[in-house]
Amino acid sequence: MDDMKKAGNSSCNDGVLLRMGLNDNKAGMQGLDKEKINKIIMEATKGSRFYENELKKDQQVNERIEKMMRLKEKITTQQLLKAQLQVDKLVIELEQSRNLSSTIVHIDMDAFYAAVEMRDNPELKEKPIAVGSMSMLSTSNYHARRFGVRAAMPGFIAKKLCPHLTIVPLNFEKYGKVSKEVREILTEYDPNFMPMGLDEAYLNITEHLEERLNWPEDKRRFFFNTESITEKNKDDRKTSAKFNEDACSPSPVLFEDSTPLMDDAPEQKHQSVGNLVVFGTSAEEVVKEIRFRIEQKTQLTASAGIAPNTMLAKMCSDRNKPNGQYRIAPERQAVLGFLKDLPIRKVPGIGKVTEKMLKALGIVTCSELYQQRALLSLLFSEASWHNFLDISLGLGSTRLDKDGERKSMSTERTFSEINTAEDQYSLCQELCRDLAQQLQKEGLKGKTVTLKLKNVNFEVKTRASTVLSSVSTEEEIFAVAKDLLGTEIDSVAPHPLRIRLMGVRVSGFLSEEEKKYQQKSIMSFLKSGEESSFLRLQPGKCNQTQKSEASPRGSFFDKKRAARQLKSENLAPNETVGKQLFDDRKSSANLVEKTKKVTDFQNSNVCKIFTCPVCFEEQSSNNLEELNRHIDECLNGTLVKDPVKLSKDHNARENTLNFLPQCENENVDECRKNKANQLAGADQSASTPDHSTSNNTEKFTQIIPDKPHRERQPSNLSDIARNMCMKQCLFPKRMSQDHEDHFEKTEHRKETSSSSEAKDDSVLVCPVCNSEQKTTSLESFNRHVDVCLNKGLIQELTEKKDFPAKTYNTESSHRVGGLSRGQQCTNPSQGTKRSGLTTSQSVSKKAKSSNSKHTIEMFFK
DNA sequence: CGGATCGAC
DNA sequence: CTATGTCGATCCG
Repeated sequence: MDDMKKAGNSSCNDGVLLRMGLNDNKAGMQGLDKEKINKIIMEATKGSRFYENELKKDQQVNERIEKMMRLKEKITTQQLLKAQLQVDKLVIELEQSRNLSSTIVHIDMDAFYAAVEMRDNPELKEKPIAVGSMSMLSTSNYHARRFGVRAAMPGFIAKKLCPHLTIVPLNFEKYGKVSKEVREILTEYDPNFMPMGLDEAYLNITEHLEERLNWPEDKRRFFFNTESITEKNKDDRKTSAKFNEDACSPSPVLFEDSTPLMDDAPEQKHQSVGNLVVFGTSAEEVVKEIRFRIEQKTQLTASAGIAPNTMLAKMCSDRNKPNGQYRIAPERQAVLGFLKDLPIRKVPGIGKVTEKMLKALGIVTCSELYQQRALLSLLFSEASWHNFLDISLGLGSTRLDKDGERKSMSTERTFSEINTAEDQYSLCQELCRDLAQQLQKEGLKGKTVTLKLKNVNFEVKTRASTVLSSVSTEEEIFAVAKDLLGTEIDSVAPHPLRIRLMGVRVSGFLSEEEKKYQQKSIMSFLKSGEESSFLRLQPGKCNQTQKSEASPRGSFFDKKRAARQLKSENLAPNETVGKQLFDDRKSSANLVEKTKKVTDFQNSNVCKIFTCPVCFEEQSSNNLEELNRHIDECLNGTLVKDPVKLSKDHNARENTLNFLPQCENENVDECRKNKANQLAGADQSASTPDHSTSNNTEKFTQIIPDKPHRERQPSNLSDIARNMCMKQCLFPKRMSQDHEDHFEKTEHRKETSSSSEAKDDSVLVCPVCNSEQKTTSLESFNRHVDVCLNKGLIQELTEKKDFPAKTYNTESSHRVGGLSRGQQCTNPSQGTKRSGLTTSQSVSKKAKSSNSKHTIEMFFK
């Protein structure tokens, strides 16, 4: 987010102060020099539990480095030469794939939160301020930075560095609004721009540049917005005038040392007359125009980078901040020139640890990174050194791929020590409640629950458990989380578990395809079964979950207080599961056992007796899987009466589940392998011969960030596989091979040629209604089949008229247009990084996961 | 799959 | 007193 994060660290050798960071102090300004800053930080830090843990982590990194160095010693010149050949082969390929045709822009608001706060409160303007709290700062203004006050620094230490520091609490709502205003501008230049948090964004202005050439001048003409300056801050706001006068001087209020950058090639230069500006048609002019408009609209300044790919653009925006911009021309030499002396730490994705490891190898700059490419290929994992190679060649993503579906959702909280099991369970439940709420907002259900704990010594642990049927409600999540927590409590018994943070995460979501076919109708059908004849719940027991949902919503700490008062009293019957625990505090194992029973009991009430909507036979079981299996079989047409037998009969199912489009009847694993190899492509095979040499040396892990610059495999195999898998699950017996082939083709066409809608209408027979369906796409056919299934089957049977409408969420979840995307992103931490896997790996991985999905569980989730 | 780690904002 | 929260990715066992 901020430009201050990486500044100044790289020259430091060792120690935890690395992360505290330093400033580049300007002579004469009030502020502190590096030494003083480090001294103050050290005094405030040393001896603390936090510091001890930092030392420990540092030691671990050192051990990693030592291990790496030992490996390095063993490498023979022979091996190195061989590696050099292999790597350089790849370099040639990469060089040929270099794509300089895109114009990517990275926009970065300057000291965003602090700037907003200063804008809205003029009293702060002359002062050093930081935004955050006494325990953690999010950002600081440039004035405060002179004192060493930086993002990610606790406020109390910042106060020691700068006693006059004003700490302003975070106000995300406000930042979100401002961010939206900025996005409204950005979307005009690239409707598919990619926001990264609230204060950054990437734009691909390639198209805009082309169109702009034909634009009349008045479309590039803007007015200085003098009217919006209120009486109150008129004196402070000289930016407009400044802008007019010397064409982009920094806003004096915020930055005294910023770099004016509105001076470029004269023929491109914008002209300004009176309160009018006209911007040119070059990339630089476009970006100036963007920055101008941002400042006019929000009174905030932004920095920007222009380059042929995202990695370079990001580094460019860092170059002249605050309130500046920089461009790398789309030429190989310009790129390499930029990188030559650039410290690797400036590269997005190279963090503190990687920097230190590389430094141990004598690598500090990007050109050194290139020089050592052979060595790196022997010391690091393939993904890592590929990434290093990309960096040192200046290769990066030339397009802004839409962020994929969310992979996980979590919530965590830091607090002062909590050490009683009672409080810990209660807190855990509260986290589960919060998480469940958010999950339901997005309609997500996941299979894996992860509990995160940080003890008072700042040691972090995570414990995960994945369950068969996906979870989304508070009760479901808590049922898993409390077991994990119980195990941890027991593991330190008889000592109390002393924690300062707890978090709960749900991951392993159903994919888009799975969700589409998850047959919500049957789900809601089951749920509303309380009023339906198909699902008879045992009398009087079915409201348990609702009751616990209706339990008090106060925060954990409120509840804790209340709970103490109630301690001697009997627990009210509508207490939550978590609270029932606290009756009995003999041992945590006991507690867990008890909750387990309660929840199991609840669960067991959900479907005691169930009439199958397909065969109308009553099924009595409290095992969802068995019921699923039964329904599945019914739909298959192979009606088997005895569900117990069915459960043994896995083989047939396995085959259908592992179905891959191209596989036909081959052995599935074999097929998968072939697929993977087929997709592996040249660079894979290029590196394989060397395996013998690199294999005996243990590779070091490394971080692979956002570098999917090699173009992705256009066809999305996994989606096809998943889709086929779904179809197989629903209609395995009636689906003819012809249909499968057709699906494959149509799906491929969809995937490979997104633009051309070449449609040879084909006729498919709906397996439900048996009518012929003319289809232009797989999707429309699927839709028909589903409608058929729901209408024809379920609706009729249940006499409920309103199911199908609910079932078909036709909303395509792929809307990405600027603002809608922006709104999704109000959360400052939308995922940003892409897979660092090579294409082949990523495809085969996805294919694998799509194969392992289990049956008609979907019906219930 | 689970756990630890890294990195970004 | 007082060292965040949320997410994605990788790697290893």
